[in-house]
Amino acid sequence: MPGQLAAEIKQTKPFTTLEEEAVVSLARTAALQDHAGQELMAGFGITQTQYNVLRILRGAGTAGLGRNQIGERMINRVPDVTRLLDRMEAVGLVERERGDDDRRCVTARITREGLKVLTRIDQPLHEFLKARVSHLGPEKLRTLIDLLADLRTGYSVD
Amino acid sequence: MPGQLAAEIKQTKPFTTLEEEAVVSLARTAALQDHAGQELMAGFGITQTQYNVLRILRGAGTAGLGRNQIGERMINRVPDVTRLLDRMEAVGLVERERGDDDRRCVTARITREGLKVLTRIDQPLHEFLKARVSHLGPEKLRTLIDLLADLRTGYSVD
DNA sequence: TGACAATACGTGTTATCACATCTATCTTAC
DNA sequence: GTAAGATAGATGTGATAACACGTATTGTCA
Repeated sequence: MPGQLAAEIKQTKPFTTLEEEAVVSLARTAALQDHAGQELMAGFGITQTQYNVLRILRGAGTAGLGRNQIGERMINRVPDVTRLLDRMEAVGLVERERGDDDRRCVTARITREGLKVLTRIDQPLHEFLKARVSHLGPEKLRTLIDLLADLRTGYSVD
Repeated sequence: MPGQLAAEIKQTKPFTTLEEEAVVSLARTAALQDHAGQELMAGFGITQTQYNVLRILRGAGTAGLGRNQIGERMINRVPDVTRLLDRMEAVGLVERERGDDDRRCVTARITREGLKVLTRIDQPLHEFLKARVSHLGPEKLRTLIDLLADLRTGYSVD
C-alpha cells in the first residue's frame, strides 16, 4: 500500500518523510474541507470569511468589536478587515459606528439581517459537519483535535 | 481547561460539538502551517502554489505535463493553471511547447532555472518540516496522517 | 463527410488578498 | 501645553483567485 494520499494527487513516488506526508495531508484535507465549506456558504450568499465575522459578531452581541479585535478572533489571518467589513456593510450584514470617547475606534455590530442569515445557516451547517466529519466517531475526533493542538504548539499566530 | 483552540481565537464559549471543533482545528492548523510555508517560499521568490508546480514538473521529468494534469496533481484545487504557468514562464521557471501530434495539448516542463530553485529549497524545506512538525514524533505523526485520511474518505476532489 | 460533442487551453472580468503606506486620534513625557 | 510615539483604522496598488465564457483541435457517428 504506497499511500492513499499519494494516489489522490497522482504522485508516483511515496513520501520521503513522515513530516512531509503529515503537512501535505493537512494541507489537502483542509483544502477539501474549505472548498466544501465555501460551497455551503455560497448557497447563502456569503463567503466563509464573512461567516466567521458574523459568528464572531454574534458572539460579541450589542457591544460589538473593533477591526483589530475581529482580526484576532478569525480562524485564519485576514490582513484587510476594513474592506471586508466595507463589503459586509454594503450588503447590510453589519453596521459600524465611530466611538464617542475614542474617535479612533470603530465598533462593528451584526445587524438584524446578519443575524437572520446566521440563523438560516446554523442548521444546514450542523448537518454539513455531521455529514462530513462525524463518521470518525467521538474518540477519533478527540484524538485528531488533540494532535492538531499538539502540532500548533510552538507556532506564533503571525 | 476550556480548550486551547478556543483561547487561541479568543472565543469565550467552548465549542458546542466535537465536529465543529475538529473542523475549526483543522482549518486553523492548516492556515498557520500554510502561512509559515508561504514565508519560507517567499524567501526563494516563489509562492507555495508555484513550488507545488515545480515539484510536480520535476517529478514528471522531460516528458512534462499538460495543464489539466498539473491541476489534478496539485495539493489544493487551482482553477487557473494557465495563468499560473504564464507567470512561471515569464520568470523562466517553466517552459511550454505545443504538441505536434495533438495541437490542442501544451506540455509544460521545468527549466534548468526552475530545477536550481527547487534544489536550493530542498534542504531548508526539510529543516522547516523537521522544526515545525517532528516534535510530534513518528507514532503521533502516523496517527495524524491516518486520521486525516479517514476524514477525507467520502470526499470528492471537486 | 459533415455535423456534433468532447477535449485542451486561453481570455475577460470582477472580487479579494496582501503588503506598504497614510491619516486621524489619543497618550505620555517633558 | 506641546512634541513624539502609540494606536486604530483607511487607502493605494499590484498580484492572484475564481468564475464564466470563448477558441482551436480532435474524435465520433449517422
